[in-house]
Amino acid sequence: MASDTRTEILDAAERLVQTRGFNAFSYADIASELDLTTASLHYHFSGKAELGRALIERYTERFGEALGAIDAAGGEAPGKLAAYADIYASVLRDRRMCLCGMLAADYDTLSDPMRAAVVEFFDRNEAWLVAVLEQGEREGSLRLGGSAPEAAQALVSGLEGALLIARPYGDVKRFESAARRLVEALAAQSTPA
Amino acid sequence: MASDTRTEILDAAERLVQTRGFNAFSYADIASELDLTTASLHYHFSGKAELGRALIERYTERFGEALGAIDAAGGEAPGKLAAYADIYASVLRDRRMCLCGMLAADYDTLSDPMRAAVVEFFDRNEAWLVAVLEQGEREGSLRLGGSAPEAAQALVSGLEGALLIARPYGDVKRFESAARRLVEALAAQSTPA
DNA sequence: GTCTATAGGCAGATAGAC
DNA sequence: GTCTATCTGCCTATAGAC
Repeated sequence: MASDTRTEILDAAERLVQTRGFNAFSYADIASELDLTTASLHYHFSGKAELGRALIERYTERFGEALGAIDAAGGEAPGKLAAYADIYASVLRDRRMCLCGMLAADYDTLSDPMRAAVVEFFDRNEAWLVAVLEQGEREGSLRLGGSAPEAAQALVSGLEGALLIARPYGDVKRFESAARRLVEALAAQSTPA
Repeated sequence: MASDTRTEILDAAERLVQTRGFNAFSYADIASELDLTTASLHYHFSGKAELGRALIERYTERFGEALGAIDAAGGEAPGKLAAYADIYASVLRDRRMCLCGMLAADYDTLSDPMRAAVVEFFDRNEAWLVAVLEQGEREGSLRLGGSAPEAAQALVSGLEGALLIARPYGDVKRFESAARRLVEALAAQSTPA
């Protein structure tokens, strides 16, 4: 069972990475926030790279649970895509960037385990989207311009970029507008009833 | 007249920011690369924030020149959009992220002058794109799903995101595929002759 | 599990000689 | 313009007491 402190460290580190980037926060930032010492942090995580790896692992797991919840709710593909985009919007409402989008920017400076975990996050996102897009084609609710994997890649790219650019403008509506546009353009809804 | 050393400093710093991010390079990195001391760098730029501001200023200027060259070459809107996307592709071929896309990730940690310069970069990009998209509608070469400003925002977001995600995969084709897809979806070409 | 204390290095920056 | 020398502060990390 993970200690409560471990979870609190992950929570604080996660927020710091999502707002400032991996190279712009320190153990001291987390320690002061939790009223601990940096030495105590090393008891829970051997180093910053290991903390970062654990961060991605937890984030990917939670993201997967959110995707599973969308699947469990059922419904047609267009609704699932809207729910997917809203996961991103909820991150921005918290004034954050996607953890792995931020780490994609920091990619050149990351340890090998962190790099592999970042790529795996995107792979899983795209795999889930491919399934939804193929569902949409089967049920006739979506028209794709090309292959489902290509559309999935463009969707993830577009949504991550919309998050990235919306943050300097501090404007959630800007994201929502771009996201709606991207989803509708890349996976056009067949005119519903 | 700017000294040659000043230009060399900007070149080295630019590459470092585009590959590692603003908080993951140091004056020492630049100094060792140019066989200078960090003290000498302070003669040319008062501090890291001022160096960063100068970096964005030059980058925005150069980007503007590239956009002017596209306009000067003339042609219809679809060709201009393809040329625009190829500017991004050329950045990635150099294994870099867009300077301002990277700084958008670092945004929370930037000085006010740097923040303002980053936003201005995106504003100028979008203004140029709006003009191209409106040209396309006028000449009948493009069909937009909605307003030109919204499409322009989605295009910039999409291309920046495609750069961001392509870098971890080290795959230029991945960017090119997503970029083509984004451009075609957000600004559909009216079936040409 | 958390602490004190500290190591060893690197950060950005400055004074003043040349 | 570039240097040497140096400052102050922060960084990650470790040893060892409690």
